[in-house]
Amino acid sequence: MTERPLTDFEQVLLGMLVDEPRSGYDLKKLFTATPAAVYQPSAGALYPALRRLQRRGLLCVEVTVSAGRRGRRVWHPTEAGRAVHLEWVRQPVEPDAVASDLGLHLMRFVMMERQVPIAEVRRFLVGLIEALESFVTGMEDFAASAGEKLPGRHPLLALRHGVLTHRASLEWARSTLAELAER
Amino acid sequence: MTERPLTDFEQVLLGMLVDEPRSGYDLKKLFTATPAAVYQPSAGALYPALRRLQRRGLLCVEVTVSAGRRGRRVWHPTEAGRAVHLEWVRQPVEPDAVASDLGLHLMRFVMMERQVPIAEVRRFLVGLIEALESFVTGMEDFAASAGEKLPGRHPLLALRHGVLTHRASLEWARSTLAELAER
DNA sequence: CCCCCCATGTAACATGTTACATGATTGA
DNA sequence: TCAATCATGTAACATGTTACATGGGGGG
Repeated sequence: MTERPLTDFEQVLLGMLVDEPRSGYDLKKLFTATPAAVYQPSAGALYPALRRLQRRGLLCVEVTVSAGRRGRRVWHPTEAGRAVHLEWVRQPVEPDAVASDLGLHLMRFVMMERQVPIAEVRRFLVGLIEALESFVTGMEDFAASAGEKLPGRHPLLALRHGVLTHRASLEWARSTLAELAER
Repeated sequence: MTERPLTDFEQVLLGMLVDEPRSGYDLKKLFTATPAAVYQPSAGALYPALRRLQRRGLLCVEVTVSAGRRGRRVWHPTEAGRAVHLEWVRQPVEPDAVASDLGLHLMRFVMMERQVPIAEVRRFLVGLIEALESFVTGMEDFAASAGEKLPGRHPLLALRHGVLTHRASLEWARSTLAELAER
């Protein structure tokens, strides 16, 4: 049984700790504070995940005992942890899974800023643009061909929603690439 | 221990069967065939979920034994199943969870077409519009106030992505409401 | 002959959710 | 004194994933 790959959640946690060492409680607050906080990990998900990362040798703990207070456990990435995180951040965009991975890609984009050279960020955006283009044209083709055969009008309207939002993502990626190229 | 509410997945399955009775295999293919098929349920998720719905009295099976073939099990909704589904479809939009529930809302919108009068569909869209408006302005306020204090430029750029895509959802909801009002 | 499609399902395993538990400090 | 916040964690339970099992029929 070879080591299974890290969960998305584990990768995100690891990334947040590479960015800056924090306690479990800090991480929880960060999730809460983030606008559009789509995911709110429970204690029962967070603490075990940190232990798993520790068992793999990707994190280590610094126990801070300050006066009276219950000890804070501040988690730091190890060298191996940094390496695993860097590899994750650098993964190319999988065209077939762009739609479901969009949220993750955005997180990776944020974490890239400090981890990889700007030329590679641009390459990432190019990959994202290409993937979104083919996804969107695929949806439009489907709408054009199968659209009329769908029962009722709502299915086609819902499809339109997908096209519009992914077009918006695409426009974002294009303008972001332009902005990053300008400097 | 009172009956726990149905999972989103269970609700979607139930809805697909209210729309039309199908076998587990049919359901699986439907998920695969749908463009933007973000979710691909495994057999290990699908078949047990159908059994759970059966145990609750929301589904019943029709065993079709056609020549030679392995018997198909076609699932039908019961009266209770239809009622539970209708209640789900009719639920108002929860403004605080509008971002994470968007996909579900779209599914509900599609299923509404045959289940509820058009006046109620319009009310649903109005609720969705209001929720998205406040969500988007909330994000914009956050970007305006906290935006400058964020470390680096990528976090603000990512925030912009959220604003753009949710604005696109909002525009979709508005134009869809207009289209439904025109008749 | 082999492989893929139809069509169902189970078993092992990991994970997430909810709810609870602990215990100190700060503010009303 | 009561409640909330800090800060960690566990236990029961349900669910999902992966991989495997079964077995007939049709096409290359």
